[in-house]
Amino acid sequence: MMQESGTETKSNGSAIQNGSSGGSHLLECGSLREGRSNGETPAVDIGAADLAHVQQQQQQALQVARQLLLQQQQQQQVSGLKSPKRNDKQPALQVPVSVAMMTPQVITPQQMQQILQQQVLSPQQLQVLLQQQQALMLQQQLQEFYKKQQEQLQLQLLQQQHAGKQPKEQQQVATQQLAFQQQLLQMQQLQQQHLLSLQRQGLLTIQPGQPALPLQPLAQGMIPTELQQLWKEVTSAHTAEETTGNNHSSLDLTTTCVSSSAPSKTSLIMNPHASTNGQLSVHTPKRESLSHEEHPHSHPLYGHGVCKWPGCEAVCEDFQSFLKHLNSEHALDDRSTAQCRVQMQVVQQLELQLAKDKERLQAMMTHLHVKSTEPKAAPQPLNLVSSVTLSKSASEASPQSLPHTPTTPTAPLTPVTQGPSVITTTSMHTVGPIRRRYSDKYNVPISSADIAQNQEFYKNAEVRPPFTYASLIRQAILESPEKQLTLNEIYNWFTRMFAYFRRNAATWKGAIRTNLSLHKCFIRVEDEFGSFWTVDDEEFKRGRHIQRGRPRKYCPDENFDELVAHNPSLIKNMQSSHAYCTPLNAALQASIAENSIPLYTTASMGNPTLGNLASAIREELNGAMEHTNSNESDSSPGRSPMQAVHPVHVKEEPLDPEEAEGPLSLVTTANHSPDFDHDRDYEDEPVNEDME
DNA sequence: CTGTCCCTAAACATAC
DNA sequence: CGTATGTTTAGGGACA
Repeated sequence: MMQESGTETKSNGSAIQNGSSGGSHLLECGSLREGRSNGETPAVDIGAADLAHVQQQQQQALQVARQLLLQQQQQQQVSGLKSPKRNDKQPALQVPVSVAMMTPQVITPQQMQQILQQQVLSPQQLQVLLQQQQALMLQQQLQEFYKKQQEQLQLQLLQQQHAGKQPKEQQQVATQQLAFQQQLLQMQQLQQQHLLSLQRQGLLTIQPGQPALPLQPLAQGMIPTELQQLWKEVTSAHTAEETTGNNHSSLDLTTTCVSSSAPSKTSLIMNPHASTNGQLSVHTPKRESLSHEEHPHSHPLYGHGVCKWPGCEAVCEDFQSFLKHLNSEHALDDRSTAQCRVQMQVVQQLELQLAKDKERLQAMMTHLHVKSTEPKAAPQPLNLVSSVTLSKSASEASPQSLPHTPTTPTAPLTPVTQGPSVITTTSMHTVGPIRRRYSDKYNVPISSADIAQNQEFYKNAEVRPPFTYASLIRQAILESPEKQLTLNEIYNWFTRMFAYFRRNAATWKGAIRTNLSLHKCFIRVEDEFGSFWTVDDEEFKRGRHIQRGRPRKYCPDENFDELVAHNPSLIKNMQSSHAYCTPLNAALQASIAENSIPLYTTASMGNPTLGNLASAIREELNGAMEHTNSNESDSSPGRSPMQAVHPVHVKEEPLDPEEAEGPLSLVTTANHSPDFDHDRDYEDEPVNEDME
């Protein structure tokens, strides 16, 4: 393979320019910052404005609903009416999203741009949330109506029973009930859709489909090129719209991008049509119904052959049977309504959460703006972790995510600088947002997807990647064709992939070495050409470190005595598996599974080649060592079998934790013997650290 | 307050 | 001897 090492090592020299700042973080001295004059947190404005609109629409929708109810009553009197069709209902129930996305004031392209870049939630997400809100309110009101209606019906029923014309009237009543039932059903569907979308995009934010590949179906965000394209369109259309006072440009943008970015599989109800005609679709509810008619077999309560009614999960082979099931099992009864209520509460909770997060977002943005921390020239990384732990990242002063992986950070921003920007355009590249050292906790569990996703961003923006060294090293290794890298190649990867490391050569190399040594997952392999590093992904997931407290190879004798004496206490330092990466991985995988979204990068993650390699090596060692060690714990021979088996040296980790106990650390001292040059044969594996 | 996790720095070892 | 690489420890900050 190619060795770039020679050239790269020289590049250190260039980094020296910054080296003087010692231990302090270079990021903190971000000298050039921009305060953009027009960055007035537009994203939040939307929310407020939308609420007003939503309310309006609600009322309108309410009226429609009323009319419907009246109609039904009339029809009921005329004849026993069949179950009301969806198309009749849906218009009333689903208010066009586009309306919700409209803001009362004209949004300049710049603002829009900012919205797009600063939003933690993608435009789609916002829309979804808004929709959800609408649906919720509608639902509540409709339910009230329904209640009243039911009471009336019962009254009627009673009267009619007394009057003695039961059969017919009952039938009619039943029909009416059915109508309502359908109506409720619609609402629930709507709600389910919102919930789904919300969970998928808003809360989970795992975005497994997000890798910078176009194949992801989620309308999660925009591909930069699309964004630019849209941006152009919008800006060109802007003037015209301004004159007409038409402020739906932003909504057009978002909706367009939905339709343009591959047929969305999600149940987003945003109407893709609105973008094309550009009309104010305030009162064009028919559109929504299309979404159902276009996909007659897609039903928010139906997926993967399973009824998705909360707590149901009944298997329905086809759509028809599902519908049957729906009508029979989830008919309008106490149970269903109760479940519906529960669901409503869930939604309300989510809403609450949303409100809080919105608040936070606003605070963040305000904060950043005040501090003149530029909203960033380069696009913000879409950090999965930060999305998940949004609340926390908030305090970290930045990771607002951009909908999608950026490719050309500066390009879409150029227009922005035309505005009354305080800072010159040229400074954009060097913008270093004030960022304190990132907090580690929520940065840890990254996936390859995360890194890959934001590759372009970190390549260009001198921002410290919010990933641990271990994660990055792993990524570097996994990305390599052979799944193995020399130390120098790892260095190179860091400098290649992260602008930050290009400039801040001071400490990270040492950190890399430390991490390589420290983490169990990194396996050093030696061959005749030198040594390289591989990663054991399983071990990585376990996140374990090599035992601390292990006597150093060169530890003085007195230390050794102490070590022997305090052996148990030494073990205490063992970093027992904190599985810090598992929760998120689990979530990620769950999300992937649920959405059946191909995750491009995971392919490389679970790379069998490497895993096999590493584990094969380990297994071999394991077997070999097990024999030697369990029998004769100390003394040199422990190593010979391995060499017999393989011509490589491997960082022999405590291959089998079960066996070796504390006292084995005695072996360590054997390292002083000339027999050992590199290898560590000690097996002072702690007690049951593995068990978790 | 404590434990955990990660980062950073440093000491030390070894090979070239 | 200097440098690259590797190992280990100590201590600090952030967080739960």
